[in-house]
Amino acid sequence: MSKLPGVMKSSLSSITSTLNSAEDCNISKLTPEALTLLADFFKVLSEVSRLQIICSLKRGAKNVTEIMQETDLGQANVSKHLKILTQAGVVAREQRGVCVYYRIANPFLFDLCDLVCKALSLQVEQQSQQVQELSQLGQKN
Amino acid sequence: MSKLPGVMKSSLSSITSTLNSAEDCNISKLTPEALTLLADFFKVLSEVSRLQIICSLKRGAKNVTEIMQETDLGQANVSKHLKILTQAGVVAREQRGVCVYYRIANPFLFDLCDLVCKALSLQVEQQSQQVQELSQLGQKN
DNA sequence: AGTTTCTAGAACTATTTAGTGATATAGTAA
DNA sequence: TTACTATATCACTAAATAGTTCTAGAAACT
Repeated sequence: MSKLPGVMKSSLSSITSTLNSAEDCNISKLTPEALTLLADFFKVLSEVSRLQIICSLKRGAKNVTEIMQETDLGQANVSKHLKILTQAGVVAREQRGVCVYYRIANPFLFDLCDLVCKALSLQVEQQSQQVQELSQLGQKN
Repeated sequence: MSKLPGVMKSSLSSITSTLNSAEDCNISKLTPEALTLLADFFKVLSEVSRLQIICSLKRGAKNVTEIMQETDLGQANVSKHLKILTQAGVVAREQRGVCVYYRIANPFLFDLCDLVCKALSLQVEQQSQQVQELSQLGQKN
């Protein structure tokens, strides 16, 4: 998992130069450590519980208790996932009195998920068409 | 992991309707099973070895042996990862004689990775700026 | 036929991690 | 102070999985 201390430790400049900010961000030119950063980011989004939390935060900041109620996850579990999301820079933490409110740190996340959703739905549609064609073939023979 | 049989089994129509193809692909409206599809997709991309394989395929189709040589992964390991990537629809399989060639099934993948890379590099840059500011504060006191 | 090469799969180990219950800590109110 | 609420963390279990070794099968060549 992408722990911030680890990121800081391993010489930020070398990473920024290979994960090169704006243009020329070609994945085939990435160093192994940049690939690890990329994999860690995807890993953060690869759990249903964390996606549920992200969804529940889409409509605004929430504290842990509210997230628990909306997602039906246990308290310790929610706290653990929120820690992972925070360390990854996906959500931001803000303490207000006893409560701790979390919010999406970067709206880019939603664009990303929407993009992937569209690609996946296209893929599923194509598969279902192929299944239909196969079943029609089966009826002919 | 997104096994194709599982996808087919669980009533494609209900998934396509919630993972709704084109517009209105709002993540906060996704059903649990659609969230699972999304999480499974990210999980496929969350391993460095698989990203390495994807990178090595960017410059064209390759067989298993070539991928092994380019990635320094073991043969059984490469085959296993390729199976996962194939089942997820990320790569396509084509047999030519004894060799089996794999290629990226959907170039959308590269756009996706580039997008995430840019976001990550921005994030890392911001972190490094904050670190600099903190260290300057430390020198003043 | 036998031999070699290429790929896939089975069985296994070691590591990671999601979830849970108990506990710790901090703010708030009586 | 005491009690209560909200969050974080620790310790643990169970499940998933990356990597490895060995084996099986299929194509090509002698």
